[in-house]
Amino acid sequence: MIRSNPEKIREMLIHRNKDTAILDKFLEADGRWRQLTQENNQLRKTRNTVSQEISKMPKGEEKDKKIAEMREVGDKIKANDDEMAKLEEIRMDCVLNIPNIPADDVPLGKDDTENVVVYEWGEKRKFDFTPKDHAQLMLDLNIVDFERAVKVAGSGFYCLKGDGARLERALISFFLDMHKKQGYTEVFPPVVVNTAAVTGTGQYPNLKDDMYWLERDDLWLNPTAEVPVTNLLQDEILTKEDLPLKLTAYLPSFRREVGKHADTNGIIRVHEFNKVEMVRFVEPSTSWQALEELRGDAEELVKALGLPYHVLLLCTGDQSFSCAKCYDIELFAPGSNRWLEASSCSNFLDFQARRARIKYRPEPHLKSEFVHTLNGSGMALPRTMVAILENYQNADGSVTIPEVLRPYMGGQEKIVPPEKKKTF
RNA sequence: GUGGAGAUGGCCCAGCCAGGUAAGGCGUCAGACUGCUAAUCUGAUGUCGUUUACGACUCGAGGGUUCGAAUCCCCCUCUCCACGCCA
Repeated sequence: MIRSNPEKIREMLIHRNKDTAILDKFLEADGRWRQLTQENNQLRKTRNTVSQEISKMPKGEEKDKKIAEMREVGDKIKANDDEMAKLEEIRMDCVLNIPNIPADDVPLGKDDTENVVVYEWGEKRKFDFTPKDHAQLMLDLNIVDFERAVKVAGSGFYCLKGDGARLERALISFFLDMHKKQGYTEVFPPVVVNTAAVTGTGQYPNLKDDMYWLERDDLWLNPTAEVPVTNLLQDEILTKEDLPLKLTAYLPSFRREVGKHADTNGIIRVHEFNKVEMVRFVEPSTSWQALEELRGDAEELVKALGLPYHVLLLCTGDQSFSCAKCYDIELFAPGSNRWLEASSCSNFLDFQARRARIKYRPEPHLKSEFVHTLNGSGMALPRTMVAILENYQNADGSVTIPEVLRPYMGGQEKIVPPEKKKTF
């Protein structure tokens, strides 16, 4: 891919504000590598044939001479192999740091100010009282505890309690049930993943500083369920009948969020949050349609919750490393008068499939091909909760529970503030 | 964690002791034949490269010995069994 169309990659790197030197470095290493591969193939051919001859030769000068010759050939092969190993290292280092190519219909742009709103839904609510922001609401409702979470884990972590914890659980169940109706199979994968997995989906190496690493065991805390779920299929060759394969998972996600200063108030940006994720493995020809479906699946959830939102098509400069095209769903939070990113739906084409070696066979006996992978959040919990609380708040300080969630909360219709201050 | 046994093509399994072209079976596909969706026979059925004909690679991963390694040596990973620990 890089080899066959280097100019396209160069163009892409420029659009993503990346240095193109990495490409030239790759091409140089790759060229030499291929040259050595050819050379070694020839040498091995010689060695294979001559070794066979040697086995049939009688003992004597002639045989000793051949053996000596082959010893030299062997040394040469080994020398080439050593050089190739070094080249391979350079090559992989380059490849792993070259991002995916944005799709043709992705708008050019340098940062998030140039994303394009492609869809809007719902009315921004008009209040006849001054709406609170979520942090204030949660404290007043006694459904969150920041200080005690800090005691246990440190800043950037929080503890839900009472109806807050129940609302969280209700949302998770609601999302998973909706995804089941949408045809996804629920999985509950490990929360801890290895380096091969984070490499397979493209978080490693470029996002490694934003992930928690367990040094002693060389494992990572799940940064997004996309990682364990997609990598479940690592190194597999699927059949055509397996596709499209649609999986969903609820899983905690962990982000170190180093160097990010905004949003220290409340639960907008935290180190650990719950998320329900959708992952699709599809035939390449269907992946663009699958992206629209995936986005629709996520939107269906927000509509059911009655939350005003809009959909952004991310521009080239704001896209993540691995994706070819990405929609963000942002929920409107009236208490703080801002949009909150609560879902990202991306098509990775074969970018992840190549790294994780996920293939399928279009027909029995045909050559296997890489699948296309996609994923989308449906949804990230904290920001969904923020939107619910701020949109559904009432003048008396209570919050109405969206109807679709009530069955998950024993029919409860409202979360009301405690009459007096309570310890817990 | 300790001891033992293992890992071979889509699946099963031989070869390893004693180094010299990875055997056989199942499944799948194609063809042949037969009066039908069966049987039988023949062929195909790992990856990569390129000049489409060949070549290279491939026996859990990586090293080593050797003219030559599935086979010998080192090291690592994973699986199974037993014991230990444990929600």
